[in-house]
Amino acid sequence: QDVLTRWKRMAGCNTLWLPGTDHASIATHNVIEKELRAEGVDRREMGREAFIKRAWQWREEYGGIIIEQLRKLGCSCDWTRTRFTMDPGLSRAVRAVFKRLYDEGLIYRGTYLVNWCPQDQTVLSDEEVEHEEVKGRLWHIRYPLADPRDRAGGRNYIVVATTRPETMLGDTAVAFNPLDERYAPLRGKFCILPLMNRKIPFIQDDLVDREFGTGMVKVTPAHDPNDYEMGKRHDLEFINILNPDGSVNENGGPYAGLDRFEARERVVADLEAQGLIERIEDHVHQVGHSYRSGAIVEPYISEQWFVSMKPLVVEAIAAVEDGRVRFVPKSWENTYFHWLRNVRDWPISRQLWWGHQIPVWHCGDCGALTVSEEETAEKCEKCGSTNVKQDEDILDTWFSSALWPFSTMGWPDKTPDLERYYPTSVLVTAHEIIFFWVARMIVMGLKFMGDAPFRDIYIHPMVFDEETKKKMSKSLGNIIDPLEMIEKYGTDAVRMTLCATTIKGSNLYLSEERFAGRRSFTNKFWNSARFVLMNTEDLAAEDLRRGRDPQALELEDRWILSAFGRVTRKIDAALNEYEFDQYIHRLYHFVWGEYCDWYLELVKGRLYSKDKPEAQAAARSRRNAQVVLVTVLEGLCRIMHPVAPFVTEEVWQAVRERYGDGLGAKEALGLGDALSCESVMIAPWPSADRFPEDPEAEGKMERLMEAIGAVRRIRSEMGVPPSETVDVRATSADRGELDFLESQRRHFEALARTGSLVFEKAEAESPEGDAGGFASTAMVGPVTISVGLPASLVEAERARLTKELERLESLLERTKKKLAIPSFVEKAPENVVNAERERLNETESQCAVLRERLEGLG
RNA sequence: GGGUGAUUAGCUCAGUUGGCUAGAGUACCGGUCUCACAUACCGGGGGUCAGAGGUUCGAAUCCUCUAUCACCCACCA
Repeated sequence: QDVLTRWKRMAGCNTLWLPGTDHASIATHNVIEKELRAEGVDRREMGREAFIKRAWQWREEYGGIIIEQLRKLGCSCDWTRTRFTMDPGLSRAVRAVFKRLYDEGLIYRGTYLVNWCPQDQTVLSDEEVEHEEVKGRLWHIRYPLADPRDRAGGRNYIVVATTRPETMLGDTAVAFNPLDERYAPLRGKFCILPLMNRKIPFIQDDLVDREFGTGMVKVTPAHDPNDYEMGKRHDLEFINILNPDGSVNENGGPYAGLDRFEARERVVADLEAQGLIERIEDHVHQVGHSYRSGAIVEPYISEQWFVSMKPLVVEAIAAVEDGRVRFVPKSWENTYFHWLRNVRDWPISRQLWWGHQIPVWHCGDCGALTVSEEETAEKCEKCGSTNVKQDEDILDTWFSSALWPFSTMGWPDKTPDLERYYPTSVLVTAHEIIFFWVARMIVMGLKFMGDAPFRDIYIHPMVFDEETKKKMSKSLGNIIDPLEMIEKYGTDAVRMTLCATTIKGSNLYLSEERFAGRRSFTNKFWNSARFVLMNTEDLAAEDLRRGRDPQALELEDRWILSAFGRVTRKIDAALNEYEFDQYIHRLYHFVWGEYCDWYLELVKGRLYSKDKPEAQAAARSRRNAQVVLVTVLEGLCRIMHPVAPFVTEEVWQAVRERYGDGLGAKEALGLGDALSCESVMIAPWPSADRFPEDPEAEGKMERLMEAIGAVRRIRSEMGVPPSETVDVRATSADRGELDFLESQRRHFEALARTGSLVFEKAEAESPEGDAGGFASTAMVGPVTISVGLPASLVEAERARLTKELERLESLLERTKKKLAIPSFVEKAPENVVNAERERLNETESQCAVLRERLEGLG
């Protein structure tokens, strides 16, 4: 989020990153209750008002932590706009939305089978229930037939299987499939519910799978979703056997008062004593748990408030289908579609205290409901009675979160902020809340603003957590605390690490070494800046303003300017597509691999020549290098800034201090307009157009680097110590190429540590080295590089050449084979075939040269 | 039970529409305190692209199957 915000701000956009938090109703409730338990206080004794007061205190103390963490990360939010879902303005938006939906009939109240958390004693939406695989049991229980003369499979009992035996206390039927001929004789008959000694009917329902177990299912309409459906269809009695806290109620007969799990054990024990347990199997199945308390959720009948979702999601589906809203990566839209297309009504009431109390007042006189946008309703809308009482329940936290994009901007008032910042450009979030938050924000945005709240949804990957790690067979990195990493490696390093591993659509496995790597990078950049500043002390602002002298630009100057333009373009493209890893990798490679490793090394010669600037040309060349150094350093500060705001600001301020005042706003390099800004964070994003591609310079540099690399490789492989110089002879039939390399003589001397350096036109190579020695050779394009070495190393050279020859011969073999296939030559595109032919020729001649060299060694 | 994504170097991952000898960082090995940086510099080794088939002149890339892993969804008692 911060990379995007900083990047777009520099690019001239009016950016707003609005920070804030929600009130996390259930999670907070759990924390407070835990505290209260430790103090031996019951929240019901304490009362609603005192509890809420306590929750506010907790919120004052801890609610800001996440904001502090954002600040630590250097996030450039507009802190003055920090919002909380229970702020007065946002609460007003909640009531307004509730009332409008209620008036349209899209919010209703009803009694249904819902997910119930016995620990928090509240309803939960389907999304708030997490299904986890648990190893349980499947108990097979005998239910005697009511009429002793009845028979099923020759016995006067049937067998039902269940994973929750205690629910049998609420059984009001036993079901089998109407097509199941085995049980045809039982149609219209009854059985006796053991323990309760209740006579319950057999019913027939398609829902029953004949293949599963005995094909007989116990039906507990009040405590199972399927059974609930069957209960409705067959007009069965709904017997609720549980109290809100999960203990068995008075309908549970002798088991009343027992906790549900205790009851389970007792029921099983009693059945066993009566010989009614046929068998017990191990059974692995999915069990719903509360995503906040972790408690096992019970299907439970209760009266709740619901949002009718079907009519609301139509537009939300269309918005993504027609591209008004775009998921990045696109694949997440499947998750979104699947949920919306199968969405069920949303239970929005919660039997808790911390949150938005439902804005409905019940009339004590006429029973009518009054829904109010105001904080309180004084009297009944229908009869005018002042004997009204607000609904006890509160709203699901996600109800207010769904309004965030407009409730934070002053809605329902028509504010300038709404006008300016709605809809937003991008939402950055995790996939786990696509249902909870993303989809519902789109639904509400479309409904109340007539427009989706954001154009792009960037779904970032998630760091693997402890739980997941435990489940993995092999260890995949450690759990990392970002604040600890900030302490150890610096904020910029942490930011870069996170971005570099932010690969689309996958999870993050972090290890501490990765942070260390980015710290090194930050350090590298810092040191390169020190180098530049140290070596440009005598560069006057006046010189910088005059800019670089195109006539005196050296190859490396042209190359690094072109490369800077290239990396800027690549970074623009990457950020446009939310490819944060690409952003970091491009930066890294440019800064370390090109700017530091090559450019800084290449200009040292010119910089250090300041004591002898006798020639005017040399002075000019030196000043050019300095101008380019400052130009690129300053530009780097800008393109690195979104991810590394701290080190870039520090460096940039140093540059500004030196040159800021001396430069005019229209300075030719584009530096002036930037340096007139107070901070790099508001400096303009560099325009790549100012750094046009220079293919000639890039091509030449590539060849130069290869040639220098060839000498270095020979040195290293032949064990020449870095302190010693080597004599080098470059030969080629290509006069132009030789001239080019010769023009770069000083670079060979500095970077390859060469002694005598000869460039010589030659058709054939001259194998002799210096007197008493020999030459080790390498080929770089049309040029042969020969490094003079003492005779003692001749065996090492032979081994080196033999190995190289083997490699080339195998390549030659493969190329020949390929070209020998007629269909390849016929069908492959011409350029591909030509490339192969060229390679064949080149490899062949290289092999020939190598063989000659080997023979030359004797 | 359905769906999605993955499987490439010891580790973490790149690899656009099939086409040079499959890359990076890190780890590893060898050599260096060379005046920005040892959090560094120079050089190097390391991969049957999960497996098997297929399409193609040509496959890490496209298709099928298999194996393993992860995640999401689902009312099988």
